[in-house]
Amino acid sequence: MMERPRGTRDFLPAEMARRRETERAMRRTALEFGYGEVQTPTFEQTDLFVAKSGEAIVEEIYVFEDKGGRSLSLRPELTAAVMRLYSTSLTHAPKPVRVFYMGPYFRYERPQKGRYREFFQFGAELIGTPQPEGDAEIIALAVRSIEAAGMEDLEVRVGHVGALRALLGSLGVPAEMAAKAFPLIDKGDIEGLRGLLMDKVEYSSIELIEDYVSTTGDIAVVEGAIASLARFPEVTEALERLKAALEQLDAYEGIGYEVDLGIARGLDYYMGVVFEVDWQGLGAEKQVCGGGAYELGQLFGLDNVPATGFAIGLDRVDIAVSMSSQDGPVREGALVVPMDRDGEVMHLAVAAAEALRSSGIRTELEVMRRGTGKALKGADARLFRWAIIIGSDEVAKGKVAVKDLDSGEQRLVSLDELCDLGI
RNA sequence: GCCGGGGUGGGGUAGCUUGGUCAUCCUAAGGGACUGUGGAUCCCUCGACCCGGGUUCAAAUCCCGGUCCCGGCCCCA
Repeated sequence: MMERPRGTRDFLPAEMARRRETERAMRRTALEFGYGEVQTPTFEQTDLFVAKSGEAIVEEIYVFEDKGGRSLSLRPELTAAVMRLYSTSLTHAPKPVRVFYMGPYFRYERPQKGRYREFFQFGAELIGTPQPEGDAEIIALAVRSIEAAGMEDLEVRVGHVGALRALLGSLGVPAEMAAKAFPLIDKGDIEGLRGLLMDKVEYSSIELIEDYVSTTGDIAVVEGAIASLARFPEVTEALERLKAALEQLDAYEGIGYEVDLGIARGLDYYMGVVFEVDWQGLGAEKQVCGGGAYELGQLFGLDNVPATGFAIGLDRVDIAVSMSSQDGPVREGALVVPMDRDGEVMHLAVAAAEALRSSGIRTELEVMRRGTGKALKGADARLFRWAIIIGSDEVAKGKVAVKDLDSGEQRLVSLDELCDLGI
């Protein structure tokens, strides 16, 4: 038997309905915030991703050569393509530019729960404003979108990689070593961090760094850090920016967050305020969203294009939604049951089905030529709300029999009256 | 890429340690008892040992390889 490729999934109607509902909620949220949807190719020139993330990215993505000998790759993320889109088509659009996107992405990694080789993301980018209001808006949009999908108990952590980078630089950590330190910090591996910095950095500096990256709390810890790190103006400048963004974020009702100065994010194009959203029910792959301010304009020959954005893992959101929602079965829709296959009966049945559909009622036509008993039993099991029964009697009267499967009541109505059912 | 656990009809499972009856049961699906009225009951039908080697008289069961899924690393969303 032919199996699906590793890390891919089929989505059955019930799952697809749930996923579409999530997408609909997020799309609506983004539109309400004034963001416009964009779509870019599913595959791009490999160089685009290499330019953004470095040569090592090739190990993690689906790379292939097309018949013209071009090296192409299935997109592993969308930020690079959006910046290209911006640089080619939106540089002269009114600022800021607000765009969002939704679709499939691909990574060659070991699949796990909430982690697939073909996965789906919803993301947004705010391009053109250097102000903290922008940072706050992007965080708010991310949280509002996830909440709109029905998730609760989100854990939002906000930090600033620019401040972290400046601190390491100010304490004499070489850039090369800082690059190795970032993943350790992001993971919270203090032991590993200490081992890395041991013989290159003074002990007091290591203590300072450990203390800094372990700092969590409310906005007061940012103020505290600003006060205690006054001798590093580059660091405090970045922290002032974080503080301003948080103050702005506080204006959004009900968005709780925790400051976490140890957020490093894996990718080195992040420059400013960064944030992550976790949901504990997901186990090892608990992060549902990541984002922050970045600088990618130079890849496309543009200087100083401030941008901030996020990506939400829709597969993880869907897992969370399916775990928490347990709506009871709802009767809805109609099944039209022709009693015999006489031409007039069949025609009236189709006409009834069409009338119901035109008034927005999900309507199926019984096409198995089943007996009434079986048909009604099936209609009940499949949770239809109405059965429309049509035989020669109905044809003779020019009406159809409508049975409410909830109450068991049945009455004869004309096709015109059928449309009132949906109310 | 690494470590560990798994894979039996569409879904859920018994059997596997101690190889050997037509591979168990539930459910779903199709049909019938019921030729114009549902949730019940009964009957029938359909349908599986992940793939490939090996050991053996005999493999779902033991061994090896592969593959896919799950949990944890790595990495990341």
